[in-house]
This record gives sequence, C-alpha cells and structure tokens, in this order.
Amino acid sequence: MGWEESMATIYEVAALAGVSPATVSRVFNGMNVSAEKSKLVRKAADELKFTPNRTARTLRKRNSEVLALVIPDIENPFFTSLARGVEDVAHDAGYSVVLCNSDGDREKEAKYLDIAVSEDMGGVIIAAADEHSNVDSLLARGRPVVAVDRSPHGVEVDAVTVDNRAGGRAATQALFDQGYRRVACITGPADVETAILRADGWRSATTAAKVAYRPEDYLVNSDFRVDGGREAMRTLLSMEEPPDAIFVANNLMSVGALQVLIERRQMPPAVGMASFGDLPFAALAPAGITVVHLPARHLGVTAATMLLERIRGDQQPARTVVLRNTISAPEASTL
Amino acid sequence: MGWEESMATIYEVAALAGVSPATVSRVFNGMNVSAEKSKLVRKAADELKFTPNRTARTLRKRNSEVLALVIPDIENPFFTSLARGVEDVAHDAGYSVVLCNSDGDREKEAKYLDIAVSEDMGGVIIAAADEHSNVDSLLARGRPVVAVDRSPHGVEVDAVTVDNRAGGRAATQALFDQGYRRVACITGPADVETAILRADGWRSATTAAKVAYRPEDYLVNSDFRVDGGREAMRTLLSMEEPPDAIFVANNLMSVGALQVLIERRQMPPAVGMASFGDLPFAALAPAGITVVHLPARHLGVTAATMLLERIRGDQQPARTVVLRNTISAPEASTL
DNA sequence: CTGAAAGCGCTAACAC
DNA sequence: GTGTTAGCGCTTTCAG
Repeated sequence: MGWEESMATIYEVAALAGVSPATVSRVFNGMNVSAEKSKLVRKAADELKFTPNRTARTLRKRNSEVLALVIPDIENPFFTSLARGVEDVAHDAGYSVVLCNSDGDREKEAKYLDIAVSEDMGGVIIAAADEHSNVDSLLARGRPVVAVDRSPHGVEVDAVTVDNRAGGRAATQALFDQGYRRVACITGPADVETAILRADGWRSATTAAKVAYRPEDYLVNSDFRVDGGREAMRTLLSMEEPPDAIFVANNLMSVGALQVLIERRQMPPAVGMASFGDLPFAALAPAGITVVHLPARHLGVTAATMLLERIRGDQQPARTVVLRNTISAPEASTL
Repeated sequence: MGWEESMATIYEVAALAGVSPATVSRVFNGMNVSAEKSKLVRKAADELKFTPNRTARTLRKRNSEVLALVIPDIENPFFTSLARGVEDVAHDAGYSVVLCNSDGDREKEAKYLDIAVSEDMGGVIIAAADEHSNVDSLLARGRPVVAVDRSPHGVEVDAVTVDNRAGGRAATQALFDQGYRRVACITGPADVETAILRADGWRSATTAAKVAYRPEDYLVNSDFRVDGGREAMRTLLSMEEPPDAIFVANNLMSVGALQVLIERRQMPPAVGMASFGDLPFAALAPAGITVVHLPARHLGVTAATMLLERIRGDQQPARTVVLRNTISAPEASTL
C-alpha cells in the first residue's frame, strides 16, 4: 500500500482493447457500439480498474453531474431534512449534491454560487440568505436555479415554498381560539422573506382579533436560532404587560423560547405557544404547543425534481410551487 | 436577463490586458509578476467579469480545492455538528466541502468515494459505514484520507475518535452508582466499530459490578436511529425480568428509548438512563439522564485540520487522535 | 519577469 | 459502427 498509481485513461483502455478512444468513450456513455467491441472494452476497463475522469468530462461538456444545495444553517433539522430529500432524488438520478452552508451570510453565499459556476455544476437549489441574494450570474450563464423555502426577490426562477402567511395566521388564530388574549410574535431577521411573511400572518390574525393593544409592541425580530429565541422570549417576559402567548416563527427559536419557559416554570399551556415548523425531535418536547408542520423533506424532493427537469432542458416559464402545511393544536383537554 | 453568456477565459483577459495567458494565470496564482502587468491583468479581469474555471484548473493540476465528507446520517445532529466543524476549517482554508450521505450503505459510500477520486478531490474525511468500508482506492491514488468518529479496520490512516469503550464503561458505571441493579444496553449494528466498543464498555462495567444475571441477555443490537431505539426499548421492557436502567449507545436511539419511556410514564429516573452522545436539543429532554458528551464539532475541526496538513504534504506516519469526552450524571437530588 | 507551447482526459464533429 | 482529430481552460516547463 502507499504507492501512487495514477488513474488509467481512456487511451490505455483503448490500447488494451484494440479499439479507438472514442469507442471507449461511447461504451461508457451508452452509445451505439457493437456488442463485440463493447465486451472487449469492458474487459479492458475492468482489468485496468478504469474509472472515467469526471473532471475531464466536465471540462469538455461544460456541465457536471453535481448539484449545489445552498442553505443558511446546516445544523437546523429543517434544512437537513430538506437536504435529505434533495439528496435522495439527486442520487437516484445519478447526481451528487454539494451541501453549502451559507450561514445566512451573503458573502459566503455568493462565494459558493461563484464556485458552482466555475465548477460547471449542473444546477443550484438555494434557500437564500436574505432578500438581496443574487443568482443573476447563474442565470446569465444559463445554469438552472430553483429557490426553496424562500423565494428570491423579483427574479424569475422556479421556487418551492410553503404558505408562510397563511401558516402564521392560522397558528396565531389557534392561540386566540385557545383563549389567550395577548399573543406576541418572535420572528426572524427583518430582511428574510419567511420572517416577514410569517409575521404578516401573525399581524393579520391579531388585527382580526380586535385586540386592545398595539400589535407591533409585541413583535420581536430575532435570528432564527436557539439563542435568539431565548433572548427574545426573555425580552417579552420582562415587559410591563407580558404576553400570555407567543407565536414563534421557526423551529429553533421555538426551542429557545421553550427553554426559557421551562426554566421559569411557565411551560405551555401556562403560557401559550405556537411554533412555525416542527420542534426538532418533537417527542421530547412538552405537549400543549400548537405546531405548523412543514413538509421539509418534500420541499427538497420537489425542488430537486424541478431542477432536474430544467437540467434536462425543460423551458417552460418559471413556476412557483406552494406546498401544503398542516397545523396541529393541542387537545382541549391539555389546557 | 436570460441570455447565455459564456464565461470569459484567461485568453480573453490576456488579449485585453496585452499580456500572455501565462501571465494572467500567474497573477491569479499569486506568482511573481511585475506590479504593472499585474494591475493591467486585474483591470481586464474585472472588466470581463473573469472567474477562473476551476474544472480546467483541476484537470491540469489533478487536484481540486474540494473535500469530501462522507457520513452515515445527515439527519443526525451529531454528524451535522461535526460537518459544521469541518466546513468552518475548510472554508477558512479556501476549500469547499461536499457532504455525502452514505446512509450507512456500503455501496452508496463506495460510489461517493469513487466520485471523490474521479473528481480529483483534495481529500476525504469519512465516518465509515461499517467495518468493511474500503478506502484503498483513495490511498492507492495518494489521496489523503482521515477517518472520523469510527476508525477503519486495519488500514493505516489518520483517525480522530473519542474513547468509546471508556465512555460506555463510565456511563454504565454511573448507572450502577445511582443505585440501579440491572443495566441493559442498546447499541448499534454489530459490524460498526463504535457500536461494538461502546457495548464493550458497558459489558466491562456490568461484569465489574458482579451482577447475578447474564449481561448478554440484556444487550440489544439496533441501528443507531430513533425508531430502532424505540423498538429496542420495547423489547427490553417486555422481558420477563426487565432492566431497571439502560445504557443507550447513541443520541438518536436515546431519543427513541426516551419516547417509549415517556409514553409508558416511566421517565427517568423511574427507569435509569444513560446516553452516549448528547440528546439533540437537550433542553427539551427530561432531567435525570446521564450523558456522555461528545465533542462533535471539535471532531470535525480536528479531522479537517489533519486532512489539510496531509494535503499540504505532511508525510508523518498515520496518527490517531482520541478526543476527550466528558460525562454528566444527574444531580443526586433528582433521584 | 514573461511568452510560447504542450498537454491534463475526455467528447463530439467529421470522415470513412 | 468506428477511427481521427481538435479542442474544453488552465498550468507549467522551457526558453529567452
């Protein structure tokens, strides 16, 4: 072990099989080759442990069998589940997936998108870092892009999302229905689409409930992460007139908010809570929480399927697919 | 928008700057070029929005700035945390990371390893699917490999792990110390190193406790996943003489086991429980559980650092780094 | 310090 | 069906 053995090339296989390099290439690309030569080539390839060099192939074809999936937080189970969906579909189609963690940082995201271009990747699925994420360079180069979870600002690309506004409204409404009177909202960064829309839903349900206070006093922008949720929850609880329930706009912030509630022995339903997105490893979480379930894996599956269609040449105008989210409120008995 | 604009090449930049292609290449590779020409080149490159084509560069150099990270379960927070560590280090060094989900399947894993070779990737970090995972083809081609979490069977590669046996022993011992008398073990697949070693630790502590029963009667092999943990837990609870405590060999199976315990209203400490690996989103889990904390992110950081050293030409003999894991038992007061 | 030129391994015209 | 050949865009001797 340890000697360096360079990869066999198509030329060596050709020589051993007594055919031309082109024929070897054809065999490995499923083109018409006589059964006889085909067998010869395969035998030679086996003998030399030949594997086609993908780099060379990509350079020649200007297009690789790799997809990029750009997400803002690889440690968020929502995104890993989505990634899992993408990976499954891609893998079945013979593609592999580069998972790029943008960390919600536009620069890091831009760098990954550059790489996708300069590596001639087949296409990109992106959950944009924020409103200003820019996929023009991809589009300009004719690389297929599909937006997932968040749809990009004013650009014509395929997108697959859930109905954020409706989900936010329904979750908030459920809280009012459960008898809470003062429902706060913890949402994400003010420049992230999903954060805005979910808060919109909350605002709309709050307004419809004809509350006596100013809704905006109970809106906190945070960062879609656990610690952000903790902090936001603390802020809300320390208000002069604290809310008696909160709508939290993503799974991770819900975990943080819940931690604070647990520490203060005010677990739901003592304080009402609704989460947009399933609590990770839900079975460990207390009952009594209203949850908007998101089809995370399915988002990934759908996005990957759409992307592959585009890669195969589908030219129809950009589509937006909105996936259904379901809501589950706690049993009345738990209240 | 929508027109296809092919990427500018080094030749076009050279023409515009009035220098040779080689000089453009040198500028972009930080080699010695006169300040004057260098400026000319940069200006031309800006104007043409030139980005070097990485595929071509890789083909020529037979080596790319991409690392592969092969893990058995992308939905396991332990691995995403590890991945995060790898990504951070790689990113700082100008590398990107392809995350490959092997699903614990040797064939899928082998396919990803083939791709790593045929794409000339810089190196591979692998948490092997099982004992028989084969990285010889990488080694034979001189590609650096570092094993993480699980170290490969009888192959000379760098590895970074935790002390699985000691952790299993300590966790089990803690359970006996807490007063439990019959400690079962739920571990992973019989052909996965970590599963074997953690169970070994359990066996050793159990034997040392001079129990009157046959330890092996209380050992269940499962699959390191939530549902597997559920099933294993049910099996154990339905024994004629059920255990009064369980040592669970990974985080996900602990979640499953805990679910069953919660459903049956036998939450710890009613039944004792120790988990090898932090419970995901621990704050949501009940207290009273003994936990062997794993430095997941640090495993990734260390592995990536070692891999980069190898890529830079480090030739020292293979090293194995064993990272420290700490254990936390519940307060006596909670019992 | 700079340029000319030869490929890296593969695919795709183009001939036969 | 099959072979010949010309590159894909870049790096890297080798001269100068």
